[in-house]
Amino acid sequence: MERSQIHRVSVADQVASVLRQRILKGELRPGMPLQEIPLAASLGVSRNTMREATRILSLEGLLKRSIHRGVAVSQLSLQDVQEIYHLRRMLEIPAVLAAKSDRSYVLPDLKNAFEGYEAAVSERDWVRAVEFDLQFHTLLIRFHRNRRLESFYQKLIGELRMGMVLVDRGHDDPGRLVPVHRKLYQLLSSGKLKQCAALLAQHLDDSESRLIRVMGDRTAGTNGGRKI
Amino acid sequence: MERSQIHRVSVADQVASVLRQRILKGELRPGMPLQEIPLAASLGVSRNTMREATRILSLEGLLKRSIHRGVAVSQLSLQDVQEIYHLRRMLEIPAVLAAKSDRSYVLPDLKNAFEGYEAAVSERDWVRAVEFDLQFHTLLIRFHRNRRLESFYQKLIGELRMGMVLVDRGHDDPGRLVPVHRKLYQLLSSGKLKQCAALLAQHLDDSESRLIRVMGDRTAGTNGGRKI
DNA sequence: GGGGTCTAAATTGTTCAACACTTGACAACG
DNA sequence: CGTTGTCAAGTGTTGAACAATTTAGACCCC
Repeated sequence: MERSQIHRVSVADQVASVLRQRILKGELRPGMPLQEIPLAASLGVSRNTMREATRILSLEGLLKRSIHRGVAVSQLSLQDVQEIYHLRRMLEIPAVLAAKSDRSYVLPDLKNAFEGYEAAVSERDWVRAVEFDLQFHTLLIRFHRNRRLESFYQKLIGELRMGMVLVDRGHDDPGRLVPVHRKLYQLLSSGKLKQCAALLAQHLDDSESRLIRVMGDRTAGTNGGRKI
Repeated sequence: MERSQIHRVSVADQVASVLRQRILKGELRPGMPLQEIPLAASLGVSRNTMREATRILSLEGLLKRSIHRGVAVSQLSLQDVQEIYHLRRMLEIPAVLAAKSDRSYVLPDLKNAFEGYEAAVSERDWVRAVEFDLQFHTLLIRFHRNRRLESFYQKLIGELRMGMVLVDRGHDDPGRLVPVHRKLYQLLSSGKLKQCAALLAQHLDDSESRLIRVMGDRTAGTNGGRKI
């Protein structure tokens, strides 16, 4: 982790990164309200800087801003999840099918992602497992060779991850999904794109219905504060 | 233009809107640097509020932020244009093909868009023509019935529009494209989706190559200030 | 007791003034 | 002619203040 360009980031961006991590790791739960003054103080920055940071995250969809009521961690509705999975299908499957040439560029990263996933699962580290899971899918998008699409997809995945961290503990065993990523990788690297796309479609369907099922179970009751 | 909810918008958002309009209308040209203090003063807001506004626009891609060097209106490169058109094809064509049912919801708006376009063209009002042109295509995306996709697309179109406004005056006659939108509408409303998609694909190719050609002509020379 | 209005505290929205830090340009210097 | 030092201009960040709004509770009436 060499910081090639020293400190070339504004404090506001750094604060946004810290909060982003906390949200995606589940430390800050969906629905939880964030108060400017204590939060800014706890990170040792001014209120204005904190406002810039929350501005960034609200435009990313991770925080929700209500005027004069403050910001709160966003909460995915069922409709949101369906919307996001609709997009995932729309974007990931053509990505795989577009992986005709020069796969070599992405394949090593993919291999690394699903291996990391399997390792995390075997250690029961669900947060890290979700991280690698979604990283695998994000890498698939890279086949489109389109930076704007990548960053959009990353934003989507961020929103989804927020909803997934709540799911991870208990309930369901993400481990049973282990072989899928490996299989996808094998099909991809051997050029069986059609089969890979089909398996991916099924995998996404599974993933969506699993998430929706778990979300349905815990309707309310876990919102960490007043509603916003 | 009734303001249904009175003033329920933060000043920073309003400032962002004003600047967005100015950029999309071409008043603020790509490459032009924006200085916080004079700009904030000219709009009668504080520097911090202006900073929040520029934060918003830079995350939308309309402004580019370089640390300690200020913000400038973004400048589309050839690669950017290709990237955006790649996405347009990827998103608009499936949108048309997905328009099997309940088209009635979008059709009136589409009609309105291409009629407005034709009217603007006949009045030689190119800015407004570009506006209606892109609105037509944005409406197509609505067939996907996906809010996130719509907002992403709108962002893309915003970037493109910035590059297009420079093109509008002189050079080429956008008027010759008039019948295309009408034709697309007719094919769509009569359910000939395949034909519509084919025409759309061709239309996008035309549009892209036309934009790229014009951009190639005016390489540099028109950047409104120092490079950033 | 239930329901409505009013007051006051808390929190956000916005402004202002100051200072630290970086950049870019210019001049002095070798 | 290139290097280095200096300096003004502009951004990044802070802290304190005030305005605007929401929220909760006190109060009152029926």
